[in-house]
Amino acid sequence: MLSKTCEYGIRATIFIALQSILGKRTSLKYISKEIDSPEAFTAKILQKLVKEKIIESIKGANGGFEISQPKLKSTKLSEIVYAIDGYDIRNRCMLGLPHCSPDNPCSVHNKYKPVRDELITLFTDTTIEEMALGIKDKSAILK
Amino acid sequence: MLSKTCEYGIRATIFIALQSILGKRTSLKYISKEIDSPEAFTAKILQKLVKEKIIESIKGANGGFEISQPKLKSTKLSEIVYAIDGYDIRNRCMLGLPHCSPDNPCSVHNKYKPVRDELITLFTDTTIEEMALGIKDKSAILK
DNA sequence: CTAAAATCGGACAAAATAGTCTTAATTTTA
DNA sequence: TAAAATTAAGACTATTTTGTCCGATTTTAG
Repeated sequence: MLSKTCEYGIRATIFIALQSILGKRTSLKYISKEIDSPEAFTAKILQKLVKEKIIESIKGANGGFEISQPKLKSTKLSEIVYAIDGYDIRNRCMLGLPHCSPDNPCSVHNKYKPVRDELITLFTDTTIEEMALGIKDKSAILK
Repeated sequence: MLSKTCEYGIRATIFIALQSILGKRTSLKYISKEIDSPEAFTAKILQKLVKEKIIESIKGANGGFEISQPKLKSTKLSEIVYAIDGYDIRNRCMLGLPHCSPDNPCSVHNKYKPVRDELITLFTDTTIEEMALGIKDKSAILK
């Protein structure tokens, strides 16, 4: 479904969001410990999320990663997914057919499309803040 | 979502089913041409499906692959998916958390689980015959 | 000013997935 | 019975994904 890169990216973003809600800036080392991900690999993913302006980085001692309050509320899960895994998931055929579409459906298109659409709705409806608050109030886990 | 191996496997099975409905046995060469897949790789996948008793193979000249009439109706898409990609998809967490469950949910579990359950229902409800008939009546494509 | 604490960027390495090739085994047909 | 047509099996290769390493850069604190 999602690449591991994307999974780590979402988990890292949720954790940075949580810390930002708590008024803290957090470091790569702490992030990868708290989301149980390889540190060097996570660094690469965070670089990408910084370039895509989903998170912010501050260099130097006392540096780290954070997310501004407005962005916590406005950024959707979909933005992380698309930034890392691309937009392909929105149209991808379950059987891998390159030209599958409503006009030219594969054998499962009509059953699969509604499920896929719900998934896209999930992505575009879910905010980073919402996911982080689940961690904050301990109703959800992150590793 | 599904591995390429699995996509090829499903497409090959649909094509073999179509030919079986038409009363024909079909060869690897023809299958891979008709579903637009690499021949040698497809051979490997078909071997697996034979071992799993989803399709039947007949060796020698005039040999090939076929599916019996009863199996066309009784075999579900889920059996192909599980044979090739395994059962993991049924419980897999969207964020890749190994212990994510209803009791221990990740930040998106409650939104994702219903979608995942629909997908599983799609798999277990869809028969091979049903998929092949879409090709037969030209309401669906296979490559 | 300098040392320490961080991120950044590019090259490299390992593992998983996708795909090929060659030879053997089996069956049909001329 | 020999040749041709076909699948089976295993070793090999290629590509993609996942992950590491190291040196450069930036910033803070002492």
